Amino acid sequence: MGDQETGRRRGQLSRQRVLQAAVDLADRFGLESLSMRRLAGELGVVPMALYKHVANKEELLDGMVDVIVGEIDPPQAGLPWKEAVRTRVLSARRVVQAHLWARRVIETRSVKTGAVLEYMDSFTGMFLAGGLSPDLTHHALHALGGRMWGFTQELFEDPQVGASAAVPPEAQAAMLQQMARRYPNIAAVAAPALHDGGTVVASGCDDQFEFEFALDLLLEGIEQLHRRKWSSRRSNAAQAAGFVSPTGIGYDG
Amino acid sequence: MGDQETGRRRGQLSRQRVLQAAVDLADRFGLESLSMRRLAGELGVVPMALYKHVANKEELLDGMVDVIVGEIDPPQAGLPWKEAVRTRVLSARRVVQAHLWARRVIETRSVKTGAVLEYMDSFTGMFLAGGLSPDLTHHALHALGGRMWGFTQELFEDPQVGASAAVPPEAQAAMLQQMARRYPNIAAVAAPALHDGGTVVASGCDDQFEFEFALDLLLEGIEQLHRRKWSSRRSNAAQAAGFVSPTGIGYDG
DNA sequence: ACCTGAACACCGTTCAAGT
DNA sequence: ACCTGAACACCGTTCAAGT
Repeated sequence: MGDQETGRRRGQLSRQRVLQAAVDLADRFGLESLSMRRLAGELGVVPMALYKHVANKEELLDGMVDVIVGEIDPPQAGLPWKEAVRTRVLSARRVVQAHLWARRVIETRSVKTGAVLEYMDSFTGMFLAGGLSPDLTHHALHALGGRMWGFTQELFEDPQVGASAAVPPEAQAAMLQQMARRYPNIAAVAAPALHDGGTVVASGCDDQFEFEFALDLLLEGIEQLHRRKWSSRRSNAAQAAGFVSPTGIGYDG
Repeated sequence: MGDQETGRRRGQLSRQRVLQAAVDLADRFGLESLSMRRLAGELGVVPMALYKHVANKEELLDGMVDVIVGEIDPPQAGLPWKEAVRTRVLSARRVVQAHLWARRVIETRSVKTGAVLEYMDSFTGMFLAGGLSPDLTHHALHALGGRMWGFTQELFEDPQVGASAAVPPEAQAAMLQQMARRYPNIAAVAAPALHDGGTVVASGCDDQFEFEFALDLLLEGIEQLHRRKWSSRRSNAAQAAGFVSPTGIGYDG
């Protein structure tokens, strides 16, 4: 992070130009047409020239995710948390829909780049600012994760550490501290999970619980709608009658 | 459909053997290690021998999905619809978790095979048997789709028709009728959607609406839990107190 | 030191030559 | 008619030879 955007001349290659060209290529011809060789051809350079700016194809894909994360609107200020989250999730969806390869690529990423962590930190902050507990926020993030992205798992599991085998414990601790400074909201949510039961490695997330959490939210909601004889035909009318969302879903607290 | 399982001798190749070997290979070494050439090697045959049993790699992947769909438990009789659905979704999840490549492959399938349609028909039937309207069932399927599978889209869009450009309308109608006979529950859910607004081609599904439907169910649920000061730490106690699900989620109707 | 052509070890699939 | 080796048009990446 930091050594990008060093192209001097127009026509000169830069990491930014490589990533943008890769995004354009995948947008226009599909992910299966994105090869290092073809990308080089598109940029008018020899294949090996790309390896100056990305270590390999995996890093290219990581960078492409960074590019489109930058296309998600920043949070809108002044809205209640639910509307703010709703708006932002819909913005993320717009981006994912605009790049048909995005879900597939995101799903296969293992390391989270700085740009992705920043987005997740900001997203997490919307719940905390709304007064939700770190605990509920944690589960809410997992439940909505699949909707926003395509991944269902791990908020972060020993992030950025890479091959952690040889990293001494005090260095790991320092790294965690730096993480906490840079991504305070993620840290606030992760800290309790780390304390009870979780090691740093296992990250303290219970996949099965998170899955059932989201599943039960949906099933309970569906049952509610069934009891109320909800119908999608009436949902526009419901919206006109003052409901918040166009789906006409809304329980009276 | 119908011409599988024709292997005569032990050691003879059959579609079934090819598919099972592909599943095993992907399970053991990962999806990126699954190549036609390596699969052939694993089976002790020349690469081109596989093309007698699958048209190409895409069809191989289709078949692999069929294999694991067969691993999902059948519906449990005698349960209320919500418990029945819950149990079956968790069974599907178990299968998907057991085959780490499954989500990725399912997401890239475009044609749905008979086995997948049969599963979806049976799954759909669980809601209808519970008394849910075809309309609500339709949206519920979309909302849960991502949880069960990894796809969010289209329940079915002109299924099995293939290159439909040259198919005469009366043949298409006959095909639809046969579909309805074979998959009555899907048909019951799709019929209303087809009538209002939808052509056969466009399938009458509004992606944006389905997305917002699921999103709103989750957001409303999260808000409810926030109001009640729900915590995951208390959820085991809540379960002991008689709640249905281990997550402790349950609104009092 | 930097750049890059050739080479390596792979792909999925076609096709013509063998039986 | 069936089977299959060689070939085609690709991959991502290494590496040694060039400047």
